Amino acid sequence: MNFFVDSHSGVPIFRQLMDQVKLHIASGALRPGDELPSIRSLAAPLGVNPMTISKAYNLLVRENVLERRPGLPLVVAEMDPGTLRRSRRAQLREGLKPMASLSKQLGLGEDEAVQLFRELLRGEAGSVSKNEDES
Amino acid sequence: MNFFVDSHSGVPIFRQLMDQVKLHIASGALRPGDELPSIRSLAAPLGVNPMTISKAYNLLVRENVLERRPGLPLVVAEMDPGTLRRSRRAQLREGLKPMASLSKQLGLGEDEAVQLFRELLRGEAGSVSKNEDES
DNA sequence: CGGGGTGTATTAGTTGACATATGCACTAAT
DNA sequence: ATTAGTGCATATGTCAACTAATACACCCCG
Repeated sequence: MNFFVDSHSGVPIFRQLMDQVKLHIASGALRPGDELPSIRSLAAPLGVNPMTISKAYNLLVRENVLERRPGLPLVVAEMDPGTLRRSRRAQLREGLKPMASLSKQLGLGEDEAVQLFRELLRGEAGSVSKNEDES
Repeated sequence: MNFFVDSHSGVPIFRQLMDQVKLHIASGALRPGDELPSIRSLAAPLGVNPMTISKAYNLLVRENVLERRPGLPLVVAEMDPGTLRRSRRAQLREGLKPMASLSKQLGLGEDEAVQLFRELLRGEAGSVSKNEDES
């Protein structure tokens, strides 16, 4: 149940936190009904403002990942596995959509694009190292 | 050889222009050696500042898409098809990389993710309508 | 050489995202 | 009722990205 934050990573703190909460849920470290660390107890050791934690939590509530109960700690929302899975797929789809149009625009064949994606999914170590352009 | 710009799309103007130039090259409307519309002749009808056009052109020069000749119009750079193709692939790769890590984080299987991507590449965009969350 | 064409370096202004500071409403236990 | 624990609404500060305005260096043509 550890949380980390890197202020110099370029990724907004609130987003780092959102991702980590989601990961802890995905990994089973946080299960539906579990209470989350309180905003202040999390903010103090991380050295960030409580409102930043609150923002992250709040966005997760909007995504139906967390549930709010006034005056009480936030808890992981109940989700049946089907809904959860569908939600995950939808999220990935949204991110993949612009890549699909880009691929078409670039004139790359479907198989080539898919093959590229599959490589990346396999732990994209270092098969390609000839990138000289594309800042 | 038409260019247009939408100031309210959220996408920076200079990026919209970069994409359109790349598309015109990909589609064959612009071929290596062709001169591009002058910055001012493009800026006037679009109603944007010439410097914005210049910024877009300049970034394309850094990507080796255009070539600069002081005092003269910019031209489409010469590129052998192999280099062009590699560049396109690299560009797609960069966009696909975060999607691959996302997919892993979400616990989706490789085949499932690939299948999803393939569907998107096939055009069919709107068959799923059960997206309740994910802002 | 002078005029009108190219692109560009430098500078400044505007906007929005991000993080913060303060104070409040709520709940539970004493 | 008091106290200490939740999370949250509002306003403020900060900083980087984007766009724009100005002035300049260069090239061609007459």
